[in-house]
Amino acid sequence: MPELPEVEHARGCLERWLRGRVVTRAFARALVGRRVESVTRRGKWVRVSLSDGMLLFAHLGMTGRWMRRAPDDPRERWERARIDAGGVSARLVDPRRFGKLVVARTDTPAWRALGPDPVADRLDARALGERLRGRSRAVKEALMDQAVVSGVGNILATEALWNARLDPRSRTDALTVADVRALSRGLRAAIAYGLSLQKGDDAAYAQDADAENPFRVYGRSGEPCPRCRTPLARIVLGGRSTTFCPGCQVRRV
DNA sequence: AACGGAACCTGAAAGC
DNA sequence: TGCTTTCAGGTTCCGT
Repeated sequence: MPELPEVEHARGCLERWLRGRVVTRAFARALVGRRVESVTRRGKWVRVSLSDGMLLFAHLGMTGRWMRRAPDDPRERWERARIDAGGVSARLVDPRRFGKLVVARTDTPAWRALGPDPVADRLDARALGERLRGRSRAVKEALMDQAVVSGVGNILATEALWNARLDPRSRTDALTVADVRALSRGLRAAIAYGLSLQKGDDAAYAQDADAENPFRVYGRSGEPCPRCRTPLARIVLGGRSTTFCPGCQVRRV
Protein backbone atom coordinates (compact mmCIF):
# COMPACT_ATOMS: atom_id res chain seq x y z
CA MET A 1 0.00 0.00 0.00
CA PRO A 2 1.99 2.91 -1.23
CA GLU A 3 1.49 5.49 1.47
CA LEU A 4 4.27 7.11 3.47
CA PRO A 5 5.56 3.94 5.20
CA GLU A 6 5.72 1.88 2.02
CA VAL A 7 7.27 4.70 0.04
CA GLU A 8 9.85 5.25 2.78
CA HIS A 9 10.67 1.57 2.58
CA ALA A 10 10.96 1.78 -1.20
CA ARG A 11 13.27 4.76 -0.78
CA GLY A 12 15.53 2.78 1.54
CA CYS A 13 15.57 -0.16 -0.87
CA LEU A 14 16.52 2.00 -3.84
CA GLU A 15 19.22 3.66 -1.78
CA ARG A 16 20.72 0.34 -0.70
CA TRP A 17 20.53 -1.11 -4.18
CA LEU A 18 21.70 1.83 -6.24
CA ARG A 19 23.55 4.54 -4.32
CA GLY A 20 27.15 5.00 -5.36
CA ARG A 21 26.65 2.91 -8.47
CA VAL A 22 26.67 3.95 -12.10
CA VAL A 23 23.56 3.24 -14.12
CA THR A 24 24.33 0.84 -16.97
CA ARG A 25 20.85 0.45 -18.37
CA ALA A 26 17.58 2.21 -17.72
CA PHE A 27 14.16 2.99 -19.12
CA ALA A 28 15.41 6.50 -19.84
CA ARG A 29 18.65 7.15 -21.73
CA ALA A 30 19.34 10.29 -19.67
CA LEU A 31 20.07 8.14 -16.61
CA VAL A 32 22.65 5.85 -18.24
CA GLY A 33 26.28 6.54 -17.34
CA ARG A 34 25.35 8.66 -14.33
CA ARG A 35 26.07 7.77 -10.73
CA VAL A 36 23.30 7.56 -8.14
CA GLU A 37 24.14 10.03 -5.40
CA SER A 38 21.14 10.00 -3.09
CA VAL A 39 17.56 8.84 -2.76
CA THR A 40 15.20 11.09 -0.82
CA ARG A 41 11.46 11.11 -0.16
CA ARG A 42 8.75 13.65 0.37
CA GLY A 43 5.23 12.39 0.88
CA LYS A 44 4.60 9.63 -1.59
CA TRP A 45 7.31 10.80 -4.01
CA VAL A 46 10.84 9.48 -4.19
CA ARG A 47 13.58 11.57 -5.76
CA VAL A 48 16.72 9.90 -7.05
CA SER A 49 19.59 12.35 -7.51
CA LEU A 50 22.25 11.37 -10.00
CA SER A 51 25.51 12.96 -11.11
CA ASP A 52 25.36 15.95 -13.46
CA GLY A 53 22.27 17.16 -11.65
CA MET A 54 19.98 14.58 -13.22
CA LEU A 55 16.87 13.81 -11.17
CA LEU A 56 14.40 10.97 -11.30
CA PHE A 57 11.02 11.36 -9.58
CA ALA A 58 9.06 8.20 -8.86
CA HIS A 59 5.53 7.70 -7.57
CA LEU A 60 4.11 4.24 -6.94
CA GLY A 61 0.49 5.15 -7.59
CA MET A 62 -1.89 2.55 -6.26
CA THR A 63 -0.16 -0.73 -7.05
CA GLY A 64 3.47 0.14 -7.78
CA ARG A 65 6.43 -1.59 -6.16
CA TRP A 66 10.17 -1.85 -6.74
CA MET A 67 11.68 -5.31 -6.87
CA ARG A 68 15.32 -6.24 -6.73
CA ARG A 69 16.43 -8.54 -9.51
CA ALA A 70 19.61 -9.44 -11.39
CA PRO A 71 20.16 -7.83 -14.81
CA ASP A 72 19.77 -11.19 -16.51
CA ASP A 73 16.52 -12.06 -14.79
CA PRO A 74 13.47 -12.12 -17.06
CA ARG A 75 11.02 -9.31 -17.23
CA GLU A 76 8.42 -9.38 -14.47
CA ARG A 77 4.74 -9.52 -15.19
CA TRP A 78 3.49 -5.88 -15.21
CA GLU A 79 7.05 -4.59 -15.24
CA ARG A 80 6.98 -0.96 -16.42
CA ALA A 81 10.58 0.18 -16.05
CA ARG A 82 14.01 -0.90 -14.89
CA ILE A 83 17.22 0.66 -13.64
CA ASP A 84 20.38 -1.45 -13.72
CA ALA A 85 23.46 -0.39 -11.80
CA GLY A 86 26.41 -2.32 -10.42
CA GLY A 87 24.87 -5.73 -10.96
CA VAL A 88 21.53 -4.82 -9.44
CA SER A 89 18.42 -4.46 -11.51
CA ALA A 90 15.58 -2.49 -9.91
CA ARG A 91 12.26 -3.29 -11.55
CA LEU A 92 9.14 -1.16 -11.22
CA VAL A 93 6.14 -3.47 -11.23
CA ASP A 94 2.76 -1.74 -11.41
CA PRO A 95 -0.35 -3.61 -12.59
CA ARG A 96 -2.68 -0.63 -12.65
CA ARG A 97 -0.21 1.80 -14.22
CA PHE A 98 -1.07 4.67 -11.89
CA GLY A 99 2.58 5.08 -10.97
CA LYS A 100 4.69 7.84 -12.47
CA LEU A 101 8.34 8.28 -13.44
CA VAL A 102 9.62 11.71 -14.35
CA VAL A 103 13.17 12.55 -15.41
CA ALA A 104 14.07 16.20 -14.89
CA ARG A 105 16.89 18.58 -14.02
CA THR A 106 14.89 20.62 -11.54
CA ASP A 107 12.32 19.77 -8.92
CA THR A 108 8.97 19.11 -10.53
CA PRO A 109 5.82 21.11 -9.75
CA ALA A 110 4.32 18.02 -8.08
CA TRP A 111 7.34 17.76 -5.76
CA ARG A 112 7.35 21.45 -4.94
CA ALA A 113 3.62 21.48 -4.19
CA LEU A 114 3.93 18.92 -1.39
CA GLY A 115 3.06 20.00 2.12
CA PRO A 116 5.30 19.11 5.06
CA ASP A 117 6.19 15.46 5.46
CA PRO A 118 5.21 14.09 8.89
CA VAL A 119 8.50 12.18 9.17
CA ALA A 120 11.05 14.16 7.19
CA ASP A 121 9.81 17.47 8.58
CA ARG A 122 8.90 16.33 12.10
CA LEU A 123 5.39 17.72 11.98
CA ASP A 124 4.27 18.50 15.54
CA ALA A 125 0.77 19.31 16.80
CA ARG A 126 1.27 23.04 16.41
CA ALA A 127 2.42 22.75 12.81
CA LEU A 128 -0.38 20.34 12.00
CA GLY A 129 -2.91 22.73 13.50
CA GLU A 130 -1.59 25.55 11.34
CA ARG A 131 -1.89 23.40 8.23
CA LEU A 132 -5.47 22.39 9.03
CA ARG A 133 -6.67 25.82 10.06
CA GLY A 134 -8.16 28.31 7.64
CA ARG A 135 -10.68 26.33 5.70
CA SER A 136 -13.67 24.29 6.71
CA ARG A 137 -13.59 20.81 5.30
CA ALA A 138 -13.79 17.23 6.51
CA VAL A 139 -10.65 16.50 8.51
CA LYS A 140 -10.02 13.25 6.63
CA GLU A 141 -10.07 15.04 3.30
CA ALA A 142 -7.64 17.64 4.63
CA LEU A 143 -5.28 14.94 5.92
CA MET A 144 -5.25 13.25 2.54
CA ASP A 145 -4.62 16.50 0.65
CA GLN A 146 -0.94 16.24 -0.29
CA ALA A 147 -0.59 20.02 -0.24
CA VAL A 148 -1.71 20.14 3.40
CA VAL A 149 0.35 17.23 4.69
CA SER A 150 2.24 14.87 2.40
CA GLY A 151 2.32 11.10 2.54
CA VAL A 152 -1.04 10.42 4.16
CA GLY A 153 -3.35 8.14 2.20
CA ASN A 154 -6.62 6.37 2.92
CA ILE A 155 -5.19 3.84 5.35
CA LEU A 156 -3.08 6.24 7.42
CA ALA A 157 -5.89 8.79 7.59
CA THR A 158 -8.40 6.14 8.65
CA GLU A 159 -6.11 4.71 11.33
CA ALA A 160 -4.92 8.10 12.60
CA LEU A 161 -8.49 9.35 13.07
CA TRP A 162 -9.47 6.23 14.95
CA ASN A 163 -6.40 6.60 17.17
CA ALA A 164 -7.42 10.21 17.84
CA ARG A 165 -11.08 9.26 18.48
CA LEU A 166 -12.16 11.78 15.87
CA ASP A 167 -14.97 11.32 13.37
CA PRO A 168 -13.54 11.62 9.82
CA ARG A 169 -16.34 14.06 8.89
CA SER A 170 -15.35 16.55 11.60
CA ARG A 171 -14.71 20.00 10.15
CA THR A 172 -11.15 21.21 10.39
CA ASP A 173 -12.20 24.57 11.79
CA ALA A 174 -14.16 22.90 14.59
CA LEU A 175 -11.24 20.95 16.00
CA THR A 176 -10.05 21.88 19.47
CA VAL A 177 -6.41 22.21 20.43
CA ALA A 178 -6.72 18.88 22.21
CA ASP A 179 -8.21 17.30 19.07
CA VAL A 180 -5.27 18.44 16.98
CA ARG A 181 -2.83 17.15 19.58
CA ALA A 182 -4.59 13.78 19.60
CA LEU A 183 -4.58 13.73 15.82
CA SER A 184 -0.89 14.52 15.68
CA ARG A 185 -0.15 11.68 18.09
CA GLY A 186 -2.55 9.35 16.30
CA LEU A 187 -0.93 10.05 12.96
CA ARG A 188 2.56 9.48 14.31
CA ALA A 189 1.46 6.19 15.86
CA ALA A 190 -0.13 5.05 12.60
CA ILE A 191 3.03 5.92 10.66
CA ALA A 192 5.29 4.20 13.19
CA TYR A 193 3.14 1.11 12.99
CA GLY A 194 3.17 1.20 9.19
CA LEU A 195 6.95 1.50 9.19
CA SER A 196 7.23 -1.43 11.57
CA LEU A 197 5.47 -3.62 9.01
CA GLN A 198 8.21 -2.96 6.43
CA LYS A 199 11.02 -5.47 6.43
CA GLY A 200 13.65 -6.75 4.05
CA ASP A 201 13.92 -6.04 0.36
CA ASP A 202 10.42 -6.94 -0.65
CA ALA A 203 8.52 -8.02 2.46
CA ALA A 204 7.12 -4.49 2.35
CA TYR A 205 4.62 -5.51 -0.20
CA ALA A 206 3.75 -8.79 1.45
CA GLN A 207 0.08 -8.05 0.99
CA ASP A 208 -0.33 -11.52 -0.43
CA ALA A 209 -3.76 -12.95 -0.79
CA ASP A 210 -3.54 -14.88 2.45
CA ALA A 211 -1.89 -12.07 4.40
CA GLU A 212 -4.10 -10.88 7.23
CA ASN A 213 -5.29 -7.28 7.45
CA PRO A 214 -2.85 -5.74 9.97
CA PHE A 215 -4.90 -2.60 10.66
CA ARG A 216 -7.22 -1.72 13.50
CA VAL A 217 -10.17 -0.35 11.53
CA TYR A 218 -9.18 0.06 7.87
CA GLY A 219 -11.02 -2.56 5.82
CA ARG A 220 -12.97 -3.79 8.85
CA SER A 221 -16.40 -2.22 8.47
CA GLY A 222 -19.04 -4.33 10.20
CA GLU A 223 -16.55 -5.72 12.70
CA PRO A 224 -16.69 -4.58 16.33
CA CYS A 225 -14.57 -1.56 17.23
CA PRO A 226 -11.42 -2.82 19.00
CA ARG A 227 -11.98 -0.12 21.63
CA CYS A 228 -15.71 -0.05 22.35
CA ARG A 229 -17.19 -2.98 20.38
CA THR A 230 -19.62 -0.79 18.42
CA PRO A 231 -19.83 -2.13 14.85
CA LEU A 232 -17.52 -0.12 12.58
CA ALA A 233 -19.30 1.92 9.91
CA ARG A 234 -18.35 2.53 6.29
CA ILE A 235 -19.10 5.77 4.48
CA VAL A 236 -17.76 7.46 1.37
CA LEU A 237 -15.87 10.70 1.97
CA GLY A 238 -14.25 12.61 -0.84
CA GLY A 239 -14.89 9.62 -3.04
CA ARG A 240 -12.91 7.31 -0.79
CA SER A 241 -14.13 4.44 1.33
CA THR A 242 -13.92 5.45 4.98
CA THR A 243 -14.21 3.20 8.01
CA PHE A 244 -14.76 4.59 11.50
CA CYS A 245 -16.44 3.86 14.81
CA PRO A 246 -19.71 5.76 15.35
CA GLY A 247 -19.46 4.89 19.04
CA CYS A 248 -16.14 6.39 20.13
CA GLN A 249 -14.98 8.71 17.34
CA VAL A 250 -16.36 12.14 18.22
CA ARG A 251 -17.81 14.36 15.50
CA ARG A 252 -16.99 18.08 15.58
CA VAL A 253 -19.12 20.27 13.34
C1' DA B 1 -14.12 28.52 -5.25
C1' DA B 2 -15.87 24.18 -3.79
C1' DC B 3 -17.68 19.69 -4.40
C1' DG B 4 -19.22 15.39 -6.40
C1' DG B 5 -18.31 12.24 -9.92
C1' DA B 6 -15.85 10.15 -13.59
C1' DA B 7 -11.65 8.85 -15.62
C1' DC B 8 -7.22 6.54 -15.85
C1' DC B 9 -6.04 0.78 -15.68
C1' DT B 10 -6.17 -3.93 -14.20
C1' DG B 11 -7.08 -7.62 -11.09
C1' DA B 12 -9.33 -9.91 -7.06
C1' DA B 13 -13.25 -10.96 -4.61
C1' DA B 14 -18.02 -11.07 -3.97
C1' DG B 15 -22.68 -11.60 -5.84
C1' DC B 16 -26.00 -14.11 -8.59
C1' DT C 1 -19.30 -23.26 -13.18
C1' DG C 2 -19.37 -18.86 -15.15
C1' DC C 3 -20.87 -14.26 -15.97
C1' DT C 4 -21.49 -9.68 -13.71
C1' DT C 5 -20.71 -6.31 -10.36
C1' DT C 6 -18.05 -4.04 -6.89
C1' DC C 7 -14.02 -2.54 -4.91
C1' DA C 8 -9.02 -1.35 -4.48
C1' DG C 9 -3.12 1.63 -1.31
C1' DG C 10 -3.76 7.64 -5.91
C1' DT C 11 -4.24 11.57 -8.65
C1' DT C 12 -6.44 14.58 -12.06
C1' DC C 13 -9.88 16.53 -14.85
C1' DC C 14 -14.52 18.10 -15.78
C1' DG C 15 -19.00 19.97 -15.07
C1' DT C 16 -22.28 22.11 -11.93
